[in-house]
Amino acid sequence: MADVTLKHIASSLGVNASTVSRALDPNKAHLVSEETVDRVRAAAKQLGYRGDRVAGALRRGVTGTVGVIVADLANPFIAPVIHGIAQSLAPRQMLPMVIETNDNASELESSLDHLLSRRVDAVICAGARFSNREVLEEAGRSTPVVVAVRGLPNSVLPQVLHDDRAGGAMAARHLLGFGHTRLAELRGPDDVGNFVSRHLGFQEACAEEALAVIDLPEVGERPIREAGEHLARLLIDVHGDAMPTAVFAHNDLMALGALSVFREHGLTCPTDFSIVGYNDSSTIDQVDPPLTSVIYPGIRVGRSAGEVALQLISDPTEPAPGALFPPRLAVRKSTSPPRRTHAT
Amino acid sequence: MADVTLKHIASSLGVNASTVSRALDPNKAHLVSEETVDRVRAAAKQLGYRGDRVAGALRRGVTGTVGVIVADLANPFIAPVIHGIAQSLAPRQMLPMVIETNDNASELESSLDHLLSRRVDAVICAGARFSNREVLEEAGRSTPVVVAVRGLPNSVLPQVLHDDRAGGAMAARHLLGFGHTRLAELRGPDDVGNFVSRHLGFQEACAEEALAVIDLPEVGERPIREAGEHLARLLIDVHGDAMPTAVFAHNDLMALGALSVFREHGLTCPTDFSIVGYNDSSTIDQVDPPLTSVIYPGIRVGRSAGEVALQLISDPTEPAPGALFPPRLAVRKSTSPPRRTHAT
DNA sequence: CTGTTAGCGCCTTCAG
DNA sequence: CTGAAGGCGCTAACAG
Repeated sequence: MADVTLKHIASSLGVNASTVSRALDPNKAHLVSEETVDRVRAAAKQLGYRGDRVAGALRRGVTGTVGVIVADLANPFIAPVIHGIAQSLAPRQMLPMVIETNDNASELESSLDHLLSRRVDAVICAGARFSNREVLEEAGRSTPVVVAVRGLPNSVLPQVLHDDRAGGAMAARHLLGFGHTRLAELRGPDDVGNFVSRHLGFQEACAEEALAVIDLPEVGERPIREAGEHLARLLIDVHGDAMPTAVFAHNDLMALGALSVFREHGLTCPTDFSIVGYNDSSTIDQVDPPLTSVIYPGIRVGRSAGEVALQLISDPTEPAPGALFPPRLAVRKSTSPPRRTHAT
Repeated sequence: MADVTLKHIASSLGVNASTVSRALDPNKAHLVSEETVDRVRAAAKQLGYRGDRVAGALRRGVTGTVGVIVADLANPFIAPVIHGIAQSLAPRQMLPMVIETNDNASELESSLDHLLSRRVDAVICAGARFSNREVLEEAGRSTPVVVAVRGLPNSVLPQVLHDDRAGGAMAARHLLGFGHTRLAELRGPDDVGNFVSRHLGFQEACAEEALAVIDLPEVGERPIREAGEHLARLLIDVHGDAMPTAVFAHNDLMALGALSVFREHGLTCPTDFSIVGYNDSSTIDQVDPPLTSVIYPGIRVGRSAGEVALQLISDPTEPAPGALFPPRLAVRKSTSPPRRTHAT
């Protein structure tokens, strides 16, 4: 029954397909006599008519879809963002088309291409690495493109971000406020905007106190738990003799990885070390110990990105606003003052 | 530049659009002289041609999309399922179109309608309630429909599920094995397949030991943390004088909610009570105490659902197989033998 | 091997 | 208020 067309309704009623089309479109129904509208609606219902959005899209040139590029759907942090995007599109009967890049910079280009060949009305890229900037900007010349979540410095594209730099600084000040003087970072990839910003913010805040941050020779390739474990081991190997008392992990997954490695090595949190995570993931308040974490407002970022996309669609000439959401800190048990190093 | 069409290439080369179409389709390129193929490809590349999948979809009658209905994108448990679906579709250049129902039975119908009007090649419903059965089966008569995650008893539709009944039984036997005799359930909605099955499995396993499960007069309206809190309070109010020593929460979110309420009331886990969750969510192994949980293989369920959909698309007449994934139990610290009730 | 023709289903002129 | 005609971009069938 999915193949009932306007023509079928039209011929069943002895009118023209155009009339049916108008009668069924709320914005055009006023052009048709009330009586006809009623007859058409009745027939449509009775025949089980269901408009063909594909045909409509071809004719009108808009598909009612927004492409969404994400690094990795399995990372729980991205779900609220997609949720927010979907929420902002739903009232317009629009749908996100989500595609993953496996956090692989080169896959992004083909994903983008795929979305554009499906004629999405706009693209929201929530999984950019720095090297993707030009490809995205190129696409932006013909289709609205919004950069979200992972920022692209110096890009002309509108960006909807969380203020990761302020977040990094906030983490640092929280730890400094406890009196920590030996701090370290477990960094995410250095070609991804939010991790670079978190790093910058953290370094700056420490520099203000004239404190040098303990340097690790590596960053996490991908911001996942294994990277946290790896970097934690590295920290122990390289600085085991003079471990930091405070650690800023660039996200909660990495923090959890580090936590378990430190624990294996007999270190207790927060007695031996404090740790701050990022994202305030859903159950992170109930881990042991409850993790202090910078709150990432994923839903709001998603919703805002969707709104910017909609605005860009309705008026591509007007420069889009962009948005920057401030961080907040959820303070929990994983951070405390450093244990006093007893002078003999 | 997104508006380069086959015609443009054709006229720039002095050939017919059909020739260009054939040359660019890997399955048809052999019908065209190698030389022409090369010229066409070169021109396509140079002009920045990008095929229009919307037009192609209209012409061919297939869109290369699979509609996916979920209850709630914000529930972290669903992300792996979508990930799995996307994975299975990717090699075919197909994309999932995900739509949320807000776990609202009546919204499902309009979501389904929306997807069908976009002419998805198949629908995977991962968010069904029992009352949606007929609507889905009706849709299944004209479009392939796969029921996933949340089963529909007695439905003719192919179903890709996890064996929740065995999972419920497994939770029960684990607790019974420790010698618990006062067991209770914190149930999810009673019109959602997996919760009903978990309930049945749990009850059956207890009945085998001739043990009655403590009854709560309510189930969770939605399977979220707040429901766990609510039911835990109810348990305390109604059975506070003789609390169960073992609790089976129908998912991890509810378990965490219950855990915090019990804790507020001075009860310690696992000393005062054991608790089992469901899904083995991503950070649940690091909460306090690490939660014993039935493992839900979301990615595999998603991947399998995608594969069944693909098979149904390629041959709608052949009855589709369906799948049932067995549960496993992740045993952690939240379960232990009951504290000996000292006889005076 | 290539061109011609004819739509897929819809919506938007342009005429009445 | 309604009808007729044309075409969005592509591809399949049919000729040559």
